[in-house]
Amino acid sequence: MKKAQPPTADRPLVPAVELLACPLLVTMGVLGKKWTLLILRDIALLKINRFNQIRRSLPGLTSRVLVMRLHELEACGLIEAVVVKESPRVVGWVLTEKGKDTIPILMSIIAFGIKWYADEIFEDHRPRTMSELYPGSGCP
Amino acid sequence: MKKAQPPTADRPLVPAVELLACPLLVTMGVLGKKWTLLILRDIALLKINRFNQIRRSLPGLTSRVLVMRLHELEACGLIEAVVVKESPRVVGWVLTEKGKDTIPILMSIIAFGIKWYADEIFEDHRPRTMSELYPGSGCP
DNA sequence: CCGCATCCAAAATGATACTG
DNA sequence: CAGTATCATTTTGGATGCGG
Repeated sequence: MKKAQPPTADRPLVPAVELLACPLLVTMGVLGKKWTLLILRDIALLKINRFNQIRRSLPGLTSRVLVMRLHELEACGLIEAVVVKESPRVVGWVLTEKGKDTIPILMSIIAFGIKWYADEIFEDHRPRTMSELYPGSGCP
Repeated sequence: MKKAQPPTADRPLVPAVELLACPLLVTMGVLGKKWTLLILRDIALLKINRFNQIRRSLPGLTSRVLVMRLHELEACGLIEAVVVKESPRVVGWVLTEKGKDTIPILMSIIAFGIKWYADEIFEDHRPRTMSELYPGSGCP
């Protein structure tokens, strides 16, 4: 019987099932482009879901790239457009079920950031944990 | 007294402490470039830690970009070079403590991939959970 | 104002060859 | 084996404009 391995042991993490492709490689093909995860942050966590609101929330992101990313995310089934008003057309972007499953990814990145980049993030420069930063939000 | 919010409620996730910068934005500045997370996958999970091994494991990644990424990761304190042999110089790349803290990020991305891209990843096209794929590895 | 297209410049990445 | 050097290609940034 095999012993369980601690995650950082000095040997590779071997899957129990053969992989045709690397899950990380495949997923990064979808989420790995510049701005993608930050746009998802807006929609998923900040509830900023309109075109120009997203653009304003992310200095440096241009209309051109934002249109591309939104349509890529839509094509991948992570977000969908909800028509708020016709003529002039105004749409709000919301997460699909698949899109909601990216939230743990966003959270794990935030958890890393507040631990290691506290200096840039918090006025008191003190690292924090997710449950400190978001108490009562269901974090572990 | 405030009620705890489910993570996907229709309102923004508000931090308990004011943020000078967005943790996601800051972290993506380090991890957000093309190939970075895949290189970390090699070092952190597959224990592929030598220059040409990494390059061979990631078709499309060139020497040029790999050198840049390794030195960026080193400069950010995520990895460090262990000299295996001098002249010709051979180094192995290993995670620092900070680098080890990116493993949950890698894992959350893998978890997303094996759920939503099972078609490309598994021969039987069946989505899986982390504990199915890596039983006895300490996954929830 | 809103979502988005167009044009051009700049930056990032890819291909190939080469070096100690 | 671990990188450099050079050049081609792709991706992104910045400005502007346009129909609704």
